[in-house]
Amino acid sequence: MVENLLKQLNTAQREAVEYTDGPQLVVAGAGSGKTRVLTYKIAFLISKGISPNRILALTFTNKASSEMKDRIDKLLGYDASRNIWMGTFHSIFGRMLRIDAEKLGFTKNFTIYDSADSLNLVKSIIKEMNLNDEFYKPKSVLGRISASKNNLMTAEAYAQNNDILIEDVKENREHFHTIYTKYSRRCRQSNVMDFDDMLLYTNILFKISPETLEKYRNMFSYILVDEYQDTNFSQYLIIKRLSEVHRKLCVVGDDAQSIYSFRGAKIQNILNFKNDYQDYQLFKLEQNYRSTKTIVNAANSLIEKNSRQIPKKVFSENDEGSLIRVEKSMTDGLEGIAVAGIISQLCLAEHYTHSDFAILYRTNSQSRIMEEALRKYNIPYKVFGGLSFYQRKEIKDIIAYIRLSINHNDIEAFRRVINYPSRKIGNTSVDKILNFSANSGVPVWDIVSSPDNYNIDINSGTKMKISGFSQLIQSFTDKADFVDAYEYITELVNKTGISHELFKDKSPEGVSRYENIQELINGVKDFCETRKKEAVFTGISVVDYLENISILTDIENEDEDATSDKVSMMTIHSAKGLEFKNVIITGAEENLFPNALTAMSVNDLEEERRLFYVAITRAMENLVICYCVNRFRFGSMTGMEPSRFIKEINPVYLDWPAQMLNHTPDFSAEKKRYADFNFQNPVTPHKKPLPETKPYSPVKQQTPVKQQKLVSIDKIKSEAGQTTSHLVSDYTTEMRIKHKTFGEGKIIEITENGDDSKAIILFDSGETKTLLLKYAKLEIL
DNA sequence: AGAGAAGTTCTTTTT
DNA sequence: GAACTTCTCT
Repeated sequence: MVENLLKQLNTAQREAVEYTDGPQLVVAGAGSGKTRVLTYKIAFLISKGISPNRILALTFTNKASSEMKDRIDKLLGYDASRNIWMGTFHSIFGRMLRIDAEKLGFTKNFTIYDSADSLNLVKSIIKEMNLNDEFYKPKSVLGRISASKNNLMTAEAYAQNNDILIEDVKENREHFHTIYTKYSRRCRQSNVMDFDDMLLYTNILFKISPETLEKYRNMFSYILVDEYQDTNFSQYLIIKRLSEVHRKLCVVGDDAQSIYSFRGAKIQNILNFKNDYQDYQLFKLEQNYRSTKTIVNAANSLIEKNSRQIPKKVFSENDEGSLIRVEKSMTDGLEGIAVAGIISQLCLAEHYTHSDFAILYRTNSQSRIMEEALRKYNIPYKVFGGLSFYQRKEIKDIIAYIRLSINHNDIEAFRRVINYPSRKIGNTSVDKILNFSANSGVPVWDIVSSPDNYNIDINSGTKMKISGFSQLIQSFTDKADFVDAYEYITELVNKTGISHELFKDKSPEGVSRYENIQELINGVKDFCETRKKEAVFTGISVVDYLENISILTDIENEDEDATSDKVSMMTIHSAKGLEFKNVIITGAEENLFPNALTAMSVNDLEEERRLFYVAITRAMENLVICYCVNRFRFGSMTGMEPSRFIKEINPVYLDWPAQMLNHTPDFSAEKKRYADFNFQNPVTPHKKPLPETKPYSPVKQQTPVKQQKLVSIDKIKSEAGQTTSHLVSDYTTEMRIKHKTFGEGKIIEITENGDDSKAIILFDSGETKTLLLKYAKLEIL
């Protein structure tokens, strides 16, 4: 068994797997079999008799850990992975924190704030402190709180550190420590942790409860860490403490692929490994098995431009492969079409399937225009990450209901759902409650459940509605332990009125929201069924469910992915660790990639370069780098320059007809075929230029005419059969109308949505307005 | 007081 | 073009 495992590895990999005597650092170049070493090593340990539940394996993403588990089970021939402590830092230590929550002053049912919740909390603190948001931008304040936590600087420690306080005064943020303190206190009062807290409190737990630390450090006889270059100080210290007894620690990473310093990741952790573990063994994996020689060499020629690196020479013994194609497009719309063309072409000429392709980009917002192009070409695709499933409004709403029913003090959840669906409890009332709570110390839930007991200036009708809401939530709370998650969520969706609210919205977005809810419910059903089947009964209540998903970022739909043949689309950050036969990097332009915000500092720029390196090294066979001359940003076309990173790649590896500077790829045939396709491109023949006559309207801005679903005129006409005056259905496109304030104009478009139908009207003043027909009181001329 | 329309501002990456 | 704020109508 053991020999069989080892036979499948090359010498360097095999040595790294076999060494089990002490701390080891595996520096693994891109594509050199890093994951392979980790999975084989775990399988190797288990087959040598180490019990799976004594192995701790930390990964960077949930996806990575579930993939690794699958591979381990396949290697060993049984489901050994179930008992390994394997997962992300957040999921593993979240589990530990729940067990010992009381030691930290939390209760076991604490809930977790995602980034949006954290940001809202910061915003409301800044607002109630009446601070100038010039100096206190919520995002950067939150970033500073996060950085402090990741460096184990608690709010108390921060407020006591004179050097820092003096610096804060100089930097015009003297109130930061107060915000931080309030933030921490609010989280604690709300029985809530944010992402950074999960790591911070793990460290605190180990410090204040030595017996807990003892328990775990004795328990884990082997610890493995993937993507070590992306760990922050907080994570680093957790690992250090846990590995101190057995000293069997294997960390794997690649300094050239460190791309998370914005999250506090310290490349020094990998560079300084030798200082912390002086008896460590270094293993280098330098042979890239993934990519062609061209791709590996091109990537090397780029990363050479960075200064700090662990010396290593990544090489490939694969074929030379074809040159890296650099594709220039005149606009981002045409870039999408070019990408679609390249994919179709390669599929046809070289018999690739769609799942052999990945489209990578720097920012999530770039996905939209790509999606439009692929849809037009009927190329199936799947967008990873982005506005992930759990970040969608309708899903967050339901999760917020669950959170609030489990943890009545979860304020951000409370704010989210108190008036959704509308209960006629507006912001004014909510603010009064929250302020009263903040000033009096009375928990928000006490006020909400019996508002009459407190002297708050809210009228009695509203107070009734508020206590009605509290009873609704309480009824779910009472149920949580007695029904399974599926029954719970079904009832929740119905009783809260969410189901009804979304069902009556028949717009495409509304329908998709309704479908998302259904998908969530199906997910809960799966969750219950899977858990029921598991040998060790693991709990199927909604509490178990919430625990399971609160740190997930996306729903895993494996059956679908396995059978369907789709192009993958994702940011480069989420592509880390993955590989594709063909990779298309889009938007390789200055100020986008490298990002405008990073062009200032050398460190940030080096990180962008590593990011580009990661992007290149995802490709196995073909790599295409795309850039645009013009891109639609801030609502207008902006001129762009090719990324410096393209120029930094040794040109012998590039197929870049840069001399044909004005060459536009010939997609005229496609353009004709898709003439109705709006890709926001000024060269598109059909798009009408906005009226030239009044380009600058000093009072009101022109709203660009949006491409919305047109309602067929026939349909409107047939519905207008019974002619009562001023019915919504009386209006048709092209109709001349008069509005009491805007004057005369012409209806350009009608979006039909029952009573909420809207019309886009071009007024004779040149202004375009979107008006709700039922209120617009238009006079038909 | 609440709801929704209109106007304004800012735009990175993720557990 | 989203997310926030201000304005306006009911």
